[in-house]
Amino acid sequence: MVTLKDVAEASGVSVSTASAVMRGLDIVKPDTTRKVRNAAKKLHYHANISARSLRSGRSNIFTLIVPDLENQYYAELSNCLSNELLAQHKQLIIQVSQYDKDKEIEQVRSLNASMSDGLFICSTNNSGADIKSVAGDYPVIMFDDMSAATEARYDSVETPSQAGMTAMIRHLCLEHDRKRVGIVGTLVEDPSNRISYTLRHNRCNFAHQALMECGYDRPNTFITCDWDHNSGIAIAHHLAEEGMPYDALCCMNDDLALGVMRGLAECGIVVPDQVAVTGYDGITSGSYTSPTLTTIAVDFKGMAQTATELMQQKILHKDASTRTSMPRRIIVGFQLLRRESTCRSRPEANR
Amino acid sequence: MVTLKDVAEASGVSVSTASAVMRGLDIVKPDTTRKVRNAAKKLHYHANISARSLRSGRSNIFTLIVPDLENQYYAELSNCLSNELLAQHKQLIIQVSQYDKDKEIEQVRSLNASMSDGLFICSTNNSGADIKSVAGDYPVIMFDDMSAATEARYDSVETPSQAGMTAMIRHLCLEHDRKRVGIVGTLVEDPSNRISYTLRHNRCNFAHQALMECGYDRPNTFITCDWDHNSGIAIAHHLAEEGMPYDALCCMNDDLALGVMRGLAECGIVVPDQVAVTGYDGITSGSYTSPTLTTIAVDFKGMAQTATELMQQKILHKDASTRTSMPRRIIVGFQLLRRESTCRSRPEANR
DNA sequence: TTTGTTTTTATTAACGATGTAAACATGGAT
DNA sequence: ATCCATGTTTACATCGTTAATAAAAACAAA
Repeated sequence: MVTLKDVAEASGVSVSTASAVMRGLDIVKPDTTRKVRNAAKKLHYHANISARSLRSGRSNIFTLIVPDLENQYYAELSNCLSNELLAQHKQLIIQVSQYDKDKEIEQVRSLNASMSDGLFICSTNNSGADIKSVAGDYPVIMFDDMSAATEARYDSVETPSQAGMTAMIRHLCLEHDRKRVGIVGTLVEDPSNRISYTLRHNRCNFAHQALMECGYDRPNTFITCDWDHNSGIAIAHHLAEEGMPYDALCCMNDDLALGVMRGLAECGIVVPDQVAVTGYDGITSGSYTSPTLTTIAVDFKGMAQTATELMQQKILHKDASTRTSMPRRIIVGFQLLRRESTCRSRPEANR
Repeated sequence: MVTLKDVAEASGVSVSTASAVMRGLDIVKPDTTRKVRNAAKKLHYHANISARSLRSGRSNIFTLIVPDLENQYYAELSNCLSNELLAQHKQLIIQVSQYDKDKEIEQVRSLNASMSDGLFICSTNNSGADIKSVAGDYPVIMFDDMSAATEARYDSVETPSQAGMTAMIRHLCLEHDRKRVGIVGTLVEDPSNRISYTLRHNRCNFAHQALMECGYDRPNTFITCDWDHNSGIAIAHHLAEEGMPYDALCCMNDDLALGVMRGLAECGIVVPDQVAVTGYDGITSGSYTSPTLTTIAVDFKGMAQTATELMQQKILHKDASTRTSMPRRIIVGFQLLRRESTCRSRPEANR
C-alpha cells in the first residue's frame, strides 16, 4: 500500500508537509503543493482511513441503521443517503436492525468504538431518549423520529404526514367527490409499542382532521390494521365481505395500499370505479401495478440532503448546540402523484 | 471512550494480557480471563476498530458495491448480505455505483486504503480483469460475474440462469402447453457493453436451448429489449399493435416482466388468458401485482452465505489460492414460483 | 537448592496520519 | 552584521491496538 511517507519521499518533502498538502491547509508554498499533489496522483495515494480516524477521530464514514432493506421505503432512503454522502467523498455503513429493538440498541452502543463519525437512524421503536442513553454525545440524526415530544433528543428529518395527508384527503373529497372515505391503518392496540404509536397516531389523526375540514363527519372512518402488505390483503377481503361500505380507502402507507389493491382484485372489486385507493411514501412498486397507485411521493433526496446538512452542523459545533438547543424536526417536501387508483382517466397519462 | 488500558487497569493485568483475552487466545489462565471479561463487560468495552485495523490490517468491515439500491434485486441481495455478515459480527459498507463503470472502478481503487477487509461486488459492466487491474491482491468476491471466461479473475456467486430458465420454459411448454413462446430481453446491440452482453446472452440462450429441447422450433422467438420496467411497457404496446403473436412471454427478469404486464394491462390484454408472462429474480414486487408474477426466485440468502464463505476462505489462505487456482463460479439454488401470470387458477391459492 | 521447562505476564516497537512545537529560511529594519 | 518578523518546513509524540520478544513466575525433576 502507498503511504504518505511514499508521497513525501517522491516529492522530496517531509511527511508533515505532505500531510498538510493533502489536508488542504494553505500554509504550504504553492510550488511545494504542486509537487506533492503530482506525486500523490501519480502514486494513486489514498489516505489510510484507519490511521486518520485513529489519530484525528474523523473518518468520513457514517452509519445508517434501518429496520430492513427489503422494504422499499428504507431501500430508497438508503440509496439517496448513500449517493448524497458519496458525492461528498463520504462512505456509508448500512446496518439492518431487522425491526429488533434490542439489537438496534446494541448496534448503537457499539458505534462509539467504531470508526464511524455519526449515525443516521430509522429507529425501530426506540425513542430519542432510549438511543441517547447508549449513544451519549455521539452525533445522531434521526429519520422520522416517532418519539413523544418529551423523549425527543436528536434533530430529525420527517416525512410530511400532515401536509401530505391533507393534500390526499382533499384530492379524494374535493377533486373526486368521494363521500365515504375510510382511513386504513389506525392503531392496533399495543401499549408496549409506544413509538410506532406516535407516528401512526399522528398520520391517522391528520387524515381525520383533514376529512373534517372537508365537511366530512361520518363515524366509522377508522379501519384498524398494521401497515403492511398482508394486512392490506386481509382488510380488503374483510371489507368486501361487508359489502364495501366505502368509496375510498386512504391507506397510511404504500405497502399497505398495494396489499389492499391486491386484496380487492382478488375479490373482484374494481379500483377506482367501485372504490378509490391511496397510499403514502411514493415507493417504486406503486407505479408497477394496474391500476397504478395514487400516493404521496416523499422527497427522499431532500430527506437525505437535509439529514447530511444537519449532521455536518452537529459535527462542526459539537459542544455548542448539543446541550443548549432543542432538537429540531425538519419536515421535507412531497408531491401528490395522481394516478389511476383514484383517477378514472386514460392510463397512459399519469404514469 | 473506554480503551483496552482501562479494562486492563480495572482487572489488574497488563494491556497485552487484556488484548490476548479479548482476541480469544487461550494462552491466558482461566482465572485471569474471567477477570478481564468481567471488567470489559462492566465497562462496555468495544475494541476501537480504527486502531485494530491500523495495526493488524483486520477490521471485520466489508464493502459491497451495487449499481443501485432502488432496484429490488440489489436491495434484497444487500439485505441478505448485511444480515449474514452481522450475524458474524462483521459490518458492511454499501456503496452505490449508479451503473457508472468508471465511478465503480474509482470506488474499487480507493478500497486499498480503506479499512475494509474485502469487497463484494455486483459489477456494472467491469470484467474481473478490469477490477483486478486496480484491486490487485485485494480480496474480492463477485456476484454474477459476467466476464467472459478469459477475463474472470475472482470467485463468483451466480444466479442459476440455466437451470432456472430451463425450469421456466418447461413450466410454460410442458405444464401449460404454450405453443408460441417469446423470449423477451435479448441483446440490444452495444459492442461497448461487453460484460452485460455475456449474462444476457447466456440467459437468453439457455431459454432458447430449453425451448428447443421441448421440441419447439419456430423462428422469431427472440424479442430484443433492455431489462427494465419501461422497456417492458414499450414492448407490450408494440406486441399488442402487432396483434400479439405470442401466447407466452418469457422475460429475462422481473423488472422487465412487471413492465410487460403493466403494458399489457394498458392495452387491455388479459394475463394469463391471452398471454402468459414470466419473470426471473423473485423480487417482492412480483407478488404485489394482479395477476401475481410467475418467476424464478433466486436464493438470495444462499448467495449471501456462499459469498461470505468464499470471502472467508480467500482471507484465510490469502497467498496460497489466489495465484494458483482458477476462479470458481458457484451457482446457487432457485425455486419456481408458479403464480397467476401463468396459472389460471383461483387467485387465493398461489400467493 | 539448582536447573530446566512450561505457563503466564510485561515491555516495547510498530501500524499511518495528524498536530504541536520547534527549527529553519527569507527579507527588512535597525 | 544583528535582530526580529514572517513564512515554510520538519521532528516528534500521539491515537488504541497488536505481535514479537523479553521477563517473570510456576512447577517438576534432579
